[in-house]
Amino acid sequence: MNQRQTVAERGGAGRPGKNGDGAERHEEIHRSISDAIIEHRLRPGARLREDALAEVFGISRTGIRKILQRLALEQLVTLTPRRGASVTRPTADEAKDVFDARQMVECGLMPEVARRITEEDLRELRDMARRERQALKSGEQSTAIRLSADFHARLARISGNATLADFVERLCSRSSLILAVYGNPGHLGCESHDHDDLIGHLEAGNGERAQAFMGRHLKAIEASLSIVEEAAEAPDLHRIFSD
Amino acid sequence: MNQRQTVAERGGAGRPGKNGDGAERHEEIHRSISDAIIEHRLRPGARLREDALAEVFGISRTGIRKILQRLALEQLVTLTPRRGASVTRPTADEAKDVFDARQMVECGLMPEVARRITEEDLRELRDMARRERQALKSGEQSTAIRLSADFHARLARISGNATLADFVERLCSRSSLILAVYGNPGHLGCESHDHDDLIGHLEAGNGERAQAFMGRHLKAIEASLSIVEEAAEAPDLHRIFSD
DNA sequence: GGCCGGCGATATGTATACAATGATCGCGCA
DNA sequence: TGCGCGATCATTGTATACATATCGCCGGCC
Repeated sequence: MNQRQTVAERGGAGRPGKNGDGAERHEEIHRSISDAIIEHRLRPGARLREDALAEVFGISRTGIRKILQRLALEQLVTLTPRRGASVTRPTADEAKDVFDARQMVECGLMPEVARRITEEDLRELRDMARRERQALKSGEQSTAIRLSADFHARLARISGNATLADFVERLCSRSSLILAVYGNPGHLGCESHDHDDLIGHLEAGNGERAQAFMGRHLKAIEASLSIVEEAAEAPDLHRIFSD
Repeated sequence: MNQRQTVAERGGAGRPGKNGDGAERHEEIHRSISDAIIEHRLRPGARLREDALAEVFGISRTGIRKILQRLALEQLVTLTPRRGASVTRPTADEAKDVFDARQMVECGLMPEVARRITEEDLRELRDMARRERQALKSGEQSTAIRLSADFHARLARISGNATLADFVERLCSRSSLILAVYGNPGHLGCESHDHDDLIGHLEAGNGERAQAFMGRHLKAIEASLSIVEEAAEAPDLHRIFSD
C-alpha cells in the first residue's frame, strides 16, 4: 500500500526519523482509538482490522499491532487469536466487578483527595464539570461521556497515588464501554449536578461526606444500567427448550 | 540465527502450526521472564536484550518484543526508547504508592473473602503457606518470594472480583521488585507465621479481624524496608555542590 | 594532559514478505 | 431444494531485512 500519509507527516517534521517522532505518533494513535472507543464512536463488538487502521493512520501493521496489544491489556479491545481485534463487549459480571472496584477505590481515595486538593485543582474540576454540563445540554453525548470519565480520573490523581490513579483511569474507560452496552439511551451515567455537589464537599474539606457522596453517585450510575445479559455467543439451547 | 529450538518444540507438538501453540508458547515465555524477575533471579536494572532473549527461547525478536511490551505495561520492565528493556527499578514514591494501594484493596477485600471462602480454598491456602514456610526454612529465597506473592494474589481472587484480583496480582509482582531493591537481605517480607494466622481468621469467618490483620501484615512488610533513595540517574550537581 | 569530535559497533524501530488459518461462497449430490 | 464439502480469499501470525539512533573508543586539538 502507498504511504502518502507517512511521507506527509515525516516531511512536515523536517527531519525524517526523529527520535520522539515514532513514539509520540504511536501515543497519539493510541489516544485516537482510545477516545473513539470511550466516546462510543466505536461501539462494542466493532471489528478493528489491522490493515484498515494501518492505512488510516499511515503506519505499517507493526505499529498498529503494538497499539492494539496495549489496548487489549487495558481491556478496551479484545484480541481473539486468528480472528483479530474488536472493541470489547463487557459481560454483566465484568460490569459488576468494575463498579465494585470503583466503589472501593474511588470512595477510599476521597479522604486523601479532600486533604490534598488545591485551589488550582478545584478550579480545573469546576471547569470540567461545567463543560460536561454544557455538552450534555447541547446533546453532545460523546463529549459528555469522555468528560465524565476524565473528571473521575482527574479526581483520583489528586490523591497523589499514581498507581491507584492509573487504575481508576482504566476503570473509568471500561465503565464507558459498559455504559455503551448496558446504558439506557438518553439517560447518561452521571447526573449533571452530581459532580458539582461533589466538588462542594471537597472544597469544604469534608472527606467523609465526599466519600459517602461518591458512593451514592456510583451506585446511582450502576442502578441506571439495565443489565440484561443479552443472549451470549452460544445460547444455552438446552435450557431454553427444556420445557 | 538457527531455529533448532523452535523446530524441536513444534515437532514435539505433533502437528506444526497448531492454533494455541504460538499463543501458549508466548504465555509460557512471559511467565518464565516474569517469574525470573519476581524471584529476583533478574535483579532490577538488569538489561534484557531482545536478541539474547530471542535466542534463548528460540523465537524471533517479534515475539520477544510483544512480551516485553506486555511486561512493560505490567511495570515489571522499563522500556527506554532506543535503549531497550531492563528490569524496572522502582522509586521510593512508587514503593509507597504500591503499598498504599495494597493496603486499600487487599484489606478492603478481606470481608468479602471471609464470606466466600470454601474448604477447598482453605486447604489450598494452607498448602501454599506450608510450602512457603518450608522454602524459607531451607533457604530457597526465590521460591519463598514467589509463593508469598502467589498467596496474596490467590487470596484476592477468592473475592470473586476478577478486576480487583488482577490488580492485586500486579501489585504483588511489583512488591517483589520493591523488596529486591529496598528489602534487607535475610529478612524476607512476610513473616513465616503471618499467613497462617490470616488463614485462621478467615476460617473463623471473621472478616473484620482478617482485614485488620492484613493491614498490620502489610504495614509490617513496608516498615521492614529501608527506603533510601539511592542517588538517582542524573545527580543534582547544583544541590550537591551548593555549599 | 584533558577534552571535544568523529567513527565504528551494537541494538532497536519499522516495514515488508511469507506462511498458516479460519471464513465465505459456490458446487455437487442426495 | 437443502445440506455437506471443497476451494478460494481475506486476515492475522511470524520472521527477516533494512534503516537509524545511541554508546564507547580513539585520535587530534587546544
